Amino acid sequence: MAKGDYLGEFEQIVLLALLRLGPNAYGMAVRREIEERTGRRVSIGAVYATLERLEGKGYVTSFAGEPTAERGGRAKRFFRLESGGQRALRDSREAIRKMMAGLKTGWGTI
Amino acid sequence: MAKGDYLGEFEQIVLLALLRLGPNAYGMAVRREIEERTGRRVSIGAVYATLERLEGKGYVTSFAGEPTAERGGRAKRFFRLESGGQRALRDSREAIRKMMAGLKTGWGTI
DNA sequence: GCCACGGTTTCTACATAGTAGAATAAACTC
DNA sequence: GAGTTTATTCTACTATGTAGAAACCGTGGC
Repeated sequence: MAKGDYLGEFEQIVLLALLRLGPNAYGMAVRREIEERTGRRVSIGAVYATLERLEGKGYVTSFAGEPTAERGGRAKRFFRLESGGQRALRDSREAIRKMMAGLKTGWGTI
Repeated sequence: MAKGDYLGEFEQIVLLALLRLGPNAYGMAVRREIEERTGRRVSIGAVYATLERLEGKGYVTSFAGEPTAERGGRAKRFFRLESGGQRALRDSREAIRKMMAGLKTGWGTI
């Protein structure tokens, strides 16, 4: 969380997925969201490993979903993006933004 | 270079530095550029390691500068961003862009 | 020639992040 | 309780990121 603690590329993507999914963010959904949005194939192991590392840093928290799942299957483990995570994400985005500032169109706008 | 080969965060930053510096891109300058732009401290080892890995992937090429340095110091080794590198950079940026698309302002614009 | 100096690159060593896929778990239905 | 479905954990490994000391190679002065 300290200033200067930057996120990896995939960590950023995962955090953005949490941001998008809000209260419905759990492992499988995060994976699906990323795959659908980016077209990039993602292994489930990659998602959980990343989510857990982010939790270790305090950027996200997790809690067990209701054990009463209507239609079979194991209970979900939901993840929530914490404020420190939002900050880390913003800082990381910012670094790239600064590096792109002023570049000729095609780069600058992204 | 194959589709699906994504860049790490720092790799992206380094490539952006090359883009900015153009023909004047050599190790120390890349470092300086990143530090000045982002405010983030960067070790010289990190820069060269990254540059060399990028070269290994064919994303950048390097060549020795003129041995006739006017004011002392070892000759420079210049780096050039190749088209494959530009493409990889664009693809990586794109993934993030897609993940941010439609997020409420403050996120969406970055 | 030798030495100190300054800008630059290389080397060494380790920490953190990314990846895949098999194994396991926990709920449901019959 | 066997089979099916949805989900998470585990294991093993590769790739990226990071720091700082060491080595290089020009210069200029003595």
